[in-house]
Amino acid sequence: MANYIQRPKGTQDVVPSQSYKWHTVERIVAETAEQFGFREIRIPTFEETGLFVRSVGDTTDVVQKEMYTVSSTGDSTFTLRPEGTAGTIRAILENGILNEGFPQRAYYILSCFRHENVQKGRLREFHQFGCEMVGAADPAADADIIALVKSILDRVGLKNIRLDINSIGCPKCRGEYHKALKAFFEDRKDELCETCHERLERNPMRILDCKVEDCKKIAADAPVILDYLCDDCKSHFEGLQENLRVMGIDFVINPHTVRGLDYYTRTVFEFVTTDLGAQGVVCGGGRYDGLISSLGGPQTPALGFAMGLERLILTMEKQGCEFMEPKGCDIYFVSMGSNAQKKAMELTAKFREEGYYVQYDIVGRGLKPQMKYADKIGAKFVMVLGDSELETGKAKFKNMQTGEQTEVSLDDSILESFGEIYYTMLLDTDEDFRDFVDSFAEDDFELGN
RNA sequence: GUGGGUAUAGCGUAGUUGGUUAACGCGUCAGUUUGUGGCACUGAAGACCGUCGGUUCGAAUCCGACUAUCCACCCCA
Repeated sequence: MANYIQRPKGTQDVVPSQSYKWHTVERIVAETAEQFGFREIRIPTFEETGLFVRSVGDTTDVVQKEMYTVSSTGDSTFTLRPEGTAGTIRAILENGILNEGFPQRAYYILSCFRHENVQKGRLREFHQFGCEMVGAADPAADADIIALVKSILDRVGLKNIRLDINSIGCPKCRGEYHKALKAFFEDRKDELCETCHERLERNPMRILDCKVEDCKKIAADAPVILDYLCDDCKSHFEGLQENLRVMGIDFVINPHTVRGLDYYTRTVFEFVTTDLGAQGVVCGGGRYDGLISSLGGPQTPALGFAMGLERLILTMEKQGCEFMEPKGCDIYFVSMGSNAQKKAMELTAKFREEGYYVQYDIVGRGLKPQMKYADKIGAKFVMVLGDSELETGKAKFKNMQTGEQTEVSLDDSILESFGEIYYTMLLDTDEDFRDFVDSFAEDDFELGN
């Protein structure tokens, strides 16, 4: 262990025995998005640095101190994407997708890179699932996006999740609010913590999010954005709440929910769990009506969200959610001697072609160790091949759960013989399969005897 | 960037006020007489005790620095 090169700080290995957890969430997330009309988009891992500066915002921490920027030959510098929205919108513009009609929906599963201090649930390379919807201004779109997230969280089985929503207005009403907010905190500047002094200059809304007790107390009396919303923004926000109620989605209006990226307007929301300490935001998103035009496109309303996949999986593990187990081994061919091993290879190829999951000995173990190995990998059936089997042309499939052995001929009929054995085993042990078969039977569907 | 905790085989741990061959469980591999797994028993492999330096006759144990990790701040997913 001593002299190995270690993985870079803030990165993670997903080892073979654990990857099924990722497959589970990736599958659920993608299928649900597709059900809601989204299609996957794939974009580059790095973009021109300017893209993130213009979209995410040059005053944000993400851009100011967390970007992995590399210079290339020539003048341009590139940056490893710190999030997925900027690249996605860039790609939508560049490929003329806006001309294909509204609304456009895209989802992605990708890795993002931010150079920040590492904690559990906060890595330097992390993975996001995200959705972007372009060309829909109505609050129904906001509700639909939130419904999508809700549906995903339900499907993976998460509990104790709270939905916070808020509106941070449009540039017009936010300007008014900023002024009022600044004036309010300016009067109480001495009582605020140091970081809040900086926030007062850069982004006063973030003071509302401060965890220091004194600041919290002061912030409790601060003006609330919702009182400053212009009529359009107000009715948009009310429309969203109405829609959420119609869809039966519980929410909390949290005026302190503020997003840290500059491009957000109007609706912002977060799905929060209490099971991850300070990294409880499993999903965050909102509307960004100004982003497309600021990237040089036509004024187009848009919205989206991003979900932190390692946070999602961590929470699922903590809550004991179920993951889809990978399919194990159907048959293991035990072989003794090189002739038997050749037979095992031959049979393995035949059964694999048929779709079965098959393994045989490739490390030259003895009979007993091979049996142990077959047991360890959860093989459903084992067939022992040795000299006597090769001579008689007959061998036995052993059901590893019941110990039952069935003799079959080692000729072309073997696939069919095994098919029957396998089918019988499924009927005996797999309740889902049985229900599945029964459902056909009820429909007067003829079963093969 | 700031503050605090931790660092012993693949994993989880023990290691008494510094004293010789660093212990245990799980896991891995093999065996328990001749061709059948799970249980049990036996054995083996596997650790320069995170790294470097210091104190000492002697350091896993004390001190310092570094690195990694965890927690909190910050920020975000």
